[in-house]
Amino acid sequence: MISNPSKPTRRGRPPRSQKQAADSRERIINAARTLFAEEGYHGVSMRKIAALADCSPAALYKLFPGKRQLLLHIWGEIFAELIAGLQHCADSTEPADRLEAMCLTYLDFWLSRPDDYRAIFLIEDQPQSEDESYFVDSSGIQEGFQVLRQAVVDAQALGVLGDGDPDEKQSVLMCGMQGVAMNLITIPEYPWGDPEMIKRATVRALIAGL
Amino acid sequence: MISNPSKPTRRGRPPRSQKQAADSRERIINAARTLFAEEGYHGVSMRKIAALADCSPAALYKLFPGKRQLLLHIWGEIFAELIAGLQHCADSTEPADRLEAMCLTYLDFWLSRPDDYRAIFLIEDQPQSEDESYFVDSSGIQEGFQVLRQAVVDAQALGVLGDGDPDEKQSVLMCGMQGVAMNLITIPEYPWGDPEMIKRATVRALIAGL
DNA sequence: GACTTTTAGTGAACGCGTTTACTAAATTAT
DNA sequence: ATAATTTAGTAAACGCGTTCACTAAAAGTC
Repeated sequence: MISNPSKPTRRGRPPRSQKQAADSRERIINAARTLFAEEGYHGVSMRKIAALADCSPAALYKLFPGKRQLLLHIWGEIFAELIAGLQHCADSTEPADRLEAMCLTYLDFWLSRPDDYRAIFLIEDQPQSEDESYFVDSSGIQEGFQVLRQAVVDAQALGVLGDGDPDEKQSVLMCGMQGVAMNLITIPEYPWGDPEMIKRATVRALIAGL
Repeated sequence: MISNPSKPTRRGRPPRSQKQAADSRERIINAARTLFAEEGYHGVSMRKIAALADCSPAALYKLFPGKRQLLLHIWGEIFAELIAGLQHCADSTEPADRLEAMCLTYLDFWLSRPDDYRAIFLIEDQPQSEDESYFVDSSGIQEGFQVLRQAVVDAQALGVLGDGDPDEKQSVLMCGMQGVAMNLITIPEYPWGDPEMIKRATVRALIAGL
């Protein structure tokens, strides 16, 4: 028995249209954005978002699987800023210095926004329901980092970087930078030394050693 | 008016002796350790610890300023294991390979214990009262990492590492390794590539570039 | 003994993220 | 109309970390 797909007669109350659902999602995300901007990460709570969006806390869970998945949309905007900064850097530097400049730009971005860094990286993105995807899968981050990959390829062509898989070199670079940002931001009490020094020394060592 | 220091007559109920307080602390830490071992980080709650230590949740806050400061004692033991592993590595490798071997040992340690890594690094250590010190200040971690610093100095003497401030080079190494551990453990869904590759490539690049 | 001061420890509460049981609404089938 | 079915949305609850107001206990002072 094959039902007619043009009018799948279903019993029961119909679900809200995709547009309606998207509107609700956006209203909630806007509420969250306001709170996030006004009171920082710890000022955002599901109850406050619900109050600002004029619904019950439980209603949020009809549209988002949890607080983190809700806030991911805000963090997506932050990543977009980062990518834009990298793109600008790629467009305004000499090829020979480009990769190093982009790495320093990347680090300066997070070091100048430690609260955003903490909010994004210090809480894990674990999709609890199997139909929800990871942030990195759904946010276009990987596509955005193409600009960094291109800088790696260009650096290889110029002999700044050794030969080998550019993806591998990009991963190593991103790990190294993640470590600098992480240590300087979340363990500032450890005697790492001058942040400017550790930043430059790490980037230079990675580029020289790759 | 100078009071007699040998018998400073103080009104009011005397505080518990240091030994008594230490005993209570240990009883509580043992309860926490049991829960941590049996149910993992998320299985530990102040209420459960209190129930197992046979006191009220609020009583815990008389001896520890918070959950994190309570659990730091358990994490101190984990760090001791790490330091012991590094020491063993330093004692059993050829000087020329020692630094690289120790870095890989460091990384393997955390990569084989992702839950411990998350518990320790993904929650920030912010002393909320000014008389409480940071974990890194009070746990002997910095002293423990002397073994890594010595390996850096030895590597410099052997020409494996360039000249320059060994503390600076140690910081860069630790940042790089932190980034690898962080990315592989907390963002496993990103296409970093083979963990073994990224581990070795990062350590080699850092040592070659320093 | 009565009073004051200091500490130990508790019970109740706050706000949190999240889940559950439920009611109301909107549709088709009879 | 009535019943059945499906969805939207909520009120109440759970366990969490933490705080606060309070009581009980133990000491010195009068």
